[in-house]
Amino acid sequence: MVEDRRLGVLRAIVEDYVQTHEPVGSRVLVERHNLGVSPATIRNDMAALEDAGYIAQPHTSAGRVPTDKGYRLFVDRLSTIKPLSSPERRAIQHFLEDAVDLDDVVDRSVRLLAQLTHQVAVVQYPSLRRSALRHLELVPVGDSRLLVVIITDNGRVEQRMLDLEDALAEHVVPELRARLNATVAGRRLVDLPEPLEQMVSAFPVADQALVRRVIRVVEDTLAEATEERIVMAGTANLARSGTDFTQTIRPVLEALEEQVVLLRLLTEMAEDSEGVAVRIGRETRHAGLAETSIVATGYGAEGDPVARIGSLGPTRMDYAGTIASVRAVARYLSRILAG
Amino acid sequence: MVEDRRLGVLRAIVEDYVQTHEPVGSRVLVERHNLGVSPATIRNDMAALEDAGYIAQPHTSAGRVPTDKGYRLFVDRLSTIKPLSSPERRAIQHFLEDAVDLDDVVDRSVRLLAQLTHQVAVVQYPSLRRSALRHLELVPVGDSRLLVVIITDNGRVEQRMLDLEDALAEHVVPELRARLNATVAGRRLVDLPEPLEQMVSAFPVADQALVRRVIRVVEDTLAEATEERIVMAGTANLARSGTDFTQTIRPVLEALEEQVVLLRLLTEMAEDSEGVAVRIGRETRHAGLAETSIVATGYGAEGDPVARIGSLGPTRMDYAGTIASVRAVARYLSRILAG
DNA sequence: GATTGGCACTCGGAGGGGTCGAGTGCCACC
DNA sequence: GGTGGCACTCGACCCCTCCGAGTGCCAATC
Repeated sequence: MVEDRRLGVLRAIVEDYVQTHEPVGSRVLVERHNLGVSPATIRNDMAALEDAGYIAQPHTSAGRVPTDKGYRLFVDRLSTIKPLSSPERRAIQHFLEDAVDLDDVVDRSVRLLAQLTHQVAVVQYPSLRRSALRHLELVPVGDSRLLVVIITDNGRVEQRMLDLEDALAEHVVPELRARLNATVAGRRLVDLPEPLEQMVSAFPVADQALVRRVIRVVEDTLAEATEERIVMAGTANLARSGTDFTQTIRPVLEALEEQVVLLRLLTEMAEDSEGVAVRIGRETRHAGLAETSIVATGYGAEGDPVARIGSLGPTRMDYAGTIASVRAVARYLSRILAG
Repeated sequence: MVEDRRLGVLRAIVEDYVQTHEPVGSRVLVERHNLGVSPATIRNDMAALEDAGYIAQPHTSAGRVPTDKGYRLFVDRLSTIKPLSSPERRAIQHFLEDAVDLDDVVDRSVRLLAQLTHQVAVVQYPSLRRSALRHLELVPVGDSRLLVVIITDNGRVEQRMLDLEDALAEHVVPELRARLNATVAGRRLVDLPEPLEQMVSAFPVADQALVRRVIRVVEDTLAEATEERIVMAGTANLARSGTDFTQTIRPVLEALEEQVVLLRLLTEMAEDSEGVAVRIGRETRHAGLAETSIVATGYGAEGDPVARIGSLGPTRMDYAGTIASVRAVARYLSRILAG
């Protein structure tokens, strides 16, 4: 009973603080949420919550503010999911359906999510590691350069220019293209090196140097493209009015420019049973993000996501709303990609 | 004589203000720059400069601050170019030479420029409008989809997936590919529509619908890709310590997210005889950028740039240094692209 | 005519002090 | 366990004063 009420108090504190951005005191708490007890009781509860580390006082005569631990409990056990309205859902769907290619889908998704959450949205490009090759294209350029275009089954396209020392023998390219594609098509990236290696010996010795170089480039490109890219939108939302978050902006922007940091975070984040991962404040394990939380989830095939999408904002964010938005966008994004 | 000294005073004010970020008074001015006259004289000069609109007082009992007009005069006539040191030049060159493809070159350039200027760097992708088509590739995907890959002569690659209503007839693709390439290769984008249109009739009537669809996609893609992309780095530099620029951050970030605005700006900016374009404060004609200046220049072929690169920061930026950095990076970038 | 020293004046910013009120913790009581 | 009462704390705010940087102007000087 008492325990239940205390959790209710914590929930109320989080909700109020998220809304007002000001430490919340015992009186306004009983006024706004009809808790059925007096402020004094709430004060006792608050003292207990503070002892347990869920809330804290910025200074002696101020109200309470949730700690990271408090938000964590709130997210894990206290918040209820806010489903999006069906007009919202339809808007999302239509907006994403108009996309013309992978780049456009990703771009639209990230903008959309930024707009829905009023925060910074990040989308990781579909991973090449998981995907298979669909097609390799070789395009001679001038007489001593070769453009290698690599197309994967989820629509990503990578290209690389190859400078050759010698002029290109006419006959090699078509054959190389044919053999490469025969070897490569439909195979997963991880399975490539061996078959490619075996392929070399099928060529006349004179051409093997060239073949090796092309293979090398393909492998390099794939290795490099596997280092994922991230797209981001809504950074202007960091500088929202009426927050001291403005002070914290610099380190956050820096962290955002360090795509490596973000990638690590997105990759590490374990999803809960609902398929959504949340890191709160210092849980991000990154100094610049000490007052920042991230909500992320995978997208792509159900149960086997190709990459992640997420939203990033102050720890005092609207977790329920953000989680709902992230999930919704991820779901529609997955649907589009599968379609 | 007097006029010369006044310009000297303006230069000194700009330089001091850029360095200290504080309104500069008559006394410190004579102390720091040995002007050989007394503060009273400087005060007279300042009054004259203020009447002419080159400087202003934030409030009655404060020193002077350059106006946009003052910076403009400074940039046009008073500042001397600061050449980069040769280690710096070598570092730039090496850093850019390690790039593996167009994306990487652009990415490295923009990061580099952000680091050199400690400001926000922007790079516009090489324009498709100016470029010619090198190759068109059609890749059947499954039995009712077609991936169209478009490669331009400056190494850009665009792709688009095409959903077909009917299953794809085997024979069409190779022929279509061959004809398309024969029609298209080496032609400038602007010259495409007519030849493509004429090409259709060369196909059997049964295939013409498909051919038209493919052509349509190619044209759409090019039209869309011609809407240039912009890459940006160093946004964290907006939140530098010790500036009230922090207040102005929001609108700037918003302007930066509106790529359209930036593109218009970059495109509009006229270059001076040195090949560098500078927009100062309100000259940007954008509310959010009222206290922001942009230094930009073209890159690519000498005299016929394919796109632009620039650096953006507070009006009180180090113009000489920024201009030098922008030019240097643009020059090496051009060299790499030509190479 | 340009320059200069002198001087009165302005005004923002820092610092000190006082008030206010939100919020707390604790205690006696129900 | 819950409640009302009460003393206490302390930041936010306002007001005031003081200080000094910086100015504009003027009469004197080069």
